[in-house]
Amino acid sequence: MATIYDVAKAAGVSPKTVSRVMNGDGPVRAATREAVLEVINRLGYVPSTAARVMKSNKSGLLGLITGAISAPIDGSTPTGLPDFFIVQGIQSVISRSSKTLMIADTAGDEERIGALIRTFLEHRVEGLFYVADSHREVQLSVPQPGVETVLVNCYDDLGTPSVLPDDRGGQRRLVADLIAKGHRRIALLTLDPETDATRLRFLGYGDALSAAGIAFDDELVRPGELKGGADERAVVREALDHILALPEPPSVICAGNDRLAMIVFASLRQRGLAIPEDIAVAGYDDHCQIAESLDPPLTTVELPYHAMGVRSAEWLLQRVEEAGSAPLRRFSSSDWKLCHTVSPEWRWHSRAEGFRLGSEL
Amino acid sequence: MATIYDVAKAAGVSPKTVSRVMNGDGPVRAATREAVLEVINRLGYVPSTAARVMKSNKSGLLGLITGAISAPIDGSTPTGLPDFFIVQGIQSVISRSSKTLMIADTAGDEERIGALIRTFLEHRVEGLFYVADSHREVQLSVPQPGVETVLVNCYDDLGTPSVLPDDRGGQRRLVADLIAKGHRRIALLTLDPETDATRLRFLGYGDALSAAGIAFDDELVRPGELKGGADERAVVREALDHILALPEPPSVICAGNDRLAMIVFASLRQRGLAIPEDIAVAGYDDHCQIAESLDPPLTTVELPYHAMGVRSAEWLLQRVEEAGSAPLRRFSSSDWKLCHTVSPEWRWHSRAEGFRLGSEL
DNA sequence: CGATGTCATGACATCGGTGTCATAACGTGT
DNA sequence: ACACGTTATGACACCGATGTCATGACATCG
Repeated sequence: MATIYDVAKAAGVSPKTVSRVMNGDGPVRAATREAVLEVINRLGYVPSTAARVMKSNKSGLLGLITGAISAPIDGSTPTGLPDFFIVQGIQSVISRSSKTLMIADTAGDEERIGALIRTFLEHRVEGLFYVADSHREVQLSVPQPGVETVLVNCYDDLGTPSVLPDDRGGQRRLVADLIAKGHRRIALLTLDPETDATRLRFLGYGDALSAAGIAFDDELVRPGELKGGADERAVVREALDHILALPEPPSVICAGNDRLAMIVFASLRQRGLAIPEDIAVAGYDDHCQIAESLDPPLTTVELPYHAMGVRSAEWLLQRVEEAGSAPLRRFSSSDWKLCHTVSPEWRWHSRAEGFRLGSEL
Repeated sequence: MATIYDVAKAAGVSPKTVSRVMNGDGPVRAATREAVLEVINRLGYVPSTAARVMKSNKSGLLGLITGAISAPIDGSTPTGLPDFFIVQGIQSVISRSSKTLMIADTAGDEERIGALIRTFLEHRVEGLFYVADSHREVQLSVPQPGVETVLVNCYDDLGTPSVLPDDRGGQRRLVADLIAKGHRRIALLTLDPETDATRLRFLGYGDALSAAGIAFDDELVRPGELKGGADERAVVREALDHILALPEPPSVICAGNDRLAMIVFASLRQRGLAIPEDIAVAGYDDHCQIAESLDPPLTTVELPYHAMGVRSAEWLLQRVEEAGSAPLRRFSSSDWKLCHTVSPEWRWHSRAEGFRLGSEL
């Protein structure tokens, strides 16, 4: 591949002049410029990032670590699209900037993260995203100052900047809405008990109940998913067995997420129950494909994953640029709360053939 | 960030010795090695790829261009998961190799491809994947020798190596199977008439009919998708209106893909038709989420997208390594047929509750 | 006309590793 | 004691681009 020296020699000028033509720095006579450009085109010269990085010590790279690329998209695993939507949001912002995004996938193996970070450091990335598949605490070993980092959909105990969804608020608003529609007995099928998403959604559920003066009944709260990855359909079936056998059964079931809601749909129908006439179902997360293809369409909460990605990317870009211009100015985590919480948005699937909001609940 | 010189000075050795410790080249006394390693850990030294690339002229990078990351996953667009599965396949192979995969997304804008290739060249990628969202011809401007390229799910007229799915064979086998099950009037809803996928699947449909001695009836073949991106539901409705009003209506409808099949399901049900009792439906492509969540589960053809990704990656890796060892040996496209065709696999959704193959057709 | 300023260009050093070659230290056989 | 092989290490150049400084050619002004 042609170098700047090849171009210089062929054009009969010095390498520095070629550099000036490429970058538009110093003054170059029009005739010289054209001659150089002609040679550049003829030789197909493309400057080497490596050499540029060595001189400037700025790589123009941002690293992103995720499991979203390798994760099955088909809903066959507990984790789903959230991280993917986040990656899309990040991607959309970065692609409009002058930086290049390097995506590294863990391929489902968290052990790999160390090696990926190492590779990124070798490439001298200026910033780093870590996107988790579910809202939870993580422990990342990024002892490298000089690499701005943002945790997305997760956080650590070191005060690393992070962007989180408002799981609690979303569940609260969903349940409050159900209450407003007249429901009093509201069941909750929870997700993996280890994750914060589960804990926060449970709290939001409680918030809405107590705000409406409805007594909390722990018989109505059952796990819809166990951490071992046990057969979900069986777990859901068991939970429904319990809930439906209660002396005062619920009028609506809140599933921990849309995938769970889909299983609930199937399981209820198998029992001969009509949805929403006999019992209503609500979801969480916007797995659009699920929510739209179910019949009736599912009421769900759309967590703003794409927006979280966008916000993380804008934030990181800003910090990388600041770091570039004022290299020594650093924020300690006590300077300000280095955490954005992004509020959920409602998504009412009230599309098609006059389907009316509330008619399914 | 610490450099090899910092380490050398702190350890009281020459940079070259540090290099030897890092790479295990020449002999180093055990005591010296340990002293150097201690300093490396203490300073958090990470070698710079940029410097290494400059010296060796090998970046260890492979570039991948796709629209799969930015494309909506939710089935709201004509293109779907094929490219995503391919990317996963490629990713899985590369992550086990010593190369680093850089993924660049077109963000839906084909114009961007030139710029992305340019960026890759600046990074001196050793190989390049281009993954298309549907089987079709493309026109890529990669006039750079020295960068091994593989087109996946597409091809060009320059003989660039490419990996393609056997769309025709898949449709032929699907239709042959329907015939074996007793169907004689088989309708086909085609995709965007511009793509090769559509043309090849149509040919496969014809292959199966003529092999069984069934006369082709063009009344049974209708577009289920128009290239303008018109409202699909309306297009499908119109096609069904036509097909169902025929004097001799079909006993089964082959939808161009699973998404279309989903719309067909909804549209047939709206007409009060029972599936599969009144009329059967088959899909194409394995959008697992759709195929599994439909009731009854959909019979469909799984194109081997993941396998195509795997094969492309292994192929490219091999060629990159060959190019490295024997830099001047090059194949011209006439040397051998630089095209792999990967055959489809059947995927019968016969899971759960004793659903039996064929019972829905 | 000479001093000064601007424009156009080149020489050279530098960034951080590593390949090549030189060299020093040490042991071994005769 | 000397030639010789092996081991351990360093000096130095180089990869490709660019920042710094120098220089030569002109134009402008007093």
